[in-house]
Amino acid sequence: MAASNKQLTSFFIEDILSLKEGKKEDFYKSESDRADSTDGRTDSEDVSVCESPEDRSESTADSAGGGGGGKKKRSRAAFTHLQVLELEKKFSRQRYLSAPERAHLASALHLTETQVKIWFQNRRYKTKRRQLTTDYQKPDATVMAAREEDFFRASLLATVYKSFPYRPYVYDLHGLSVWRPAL
DNA sequence: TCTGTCAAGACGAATC
DNA sequence: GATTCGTCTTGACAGA
Repeated sequence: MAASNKQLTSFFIEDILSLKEGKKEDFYKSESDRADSTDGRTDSEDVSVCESPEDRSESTADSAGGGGGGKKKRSRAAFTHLQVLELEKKFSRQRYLSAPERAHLASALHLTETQVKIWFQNRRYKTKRRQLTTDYQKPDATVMAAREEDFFRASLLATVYKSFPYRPYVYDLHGLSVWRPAL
């Protein structure tokens, strides 16, 4: 990765998810100025061009793979804000992607399907970890009760989930905190 | 230098 | 056997 090419600005997921249309256009505008990519579209399903992280991590990857022998140096792609934005938007509605959805998203974002898959995997784990740590940080009665209820719900969900093993895309978040079948 | 973040690697489990 | 999952670890990177 060519670190010198990275021009990062701080942002929060909440900011991304609560972007108003106007703000969003500004965001895309600045993003496109930077990455020379998008044209201010707003439909989240119509994901379009993004700068490929490979472009930015290529130097590292090249130096890694190109070298003679030895242990291959791992490259770490840094996704653009726009790519993260689209991934987060998708994740906020769907925690799991079907293969066609993943392929579509990957091509739209100029990422590999593996990268999209791994991103969702890491994202789910990250969410779970943060949930666990926040739960442990405030172990009061309500939280304990909530935990019991969560456990009960999880048991129910597990039962249902076993009916659809490895077909997670049948579940849709619908913008709620409750999982329900999308079919 | 230390620490946190995050993409990717590794591993085992489950399914078809 | 291929694929995807969850979980944990590793390695690169940035900021304090």
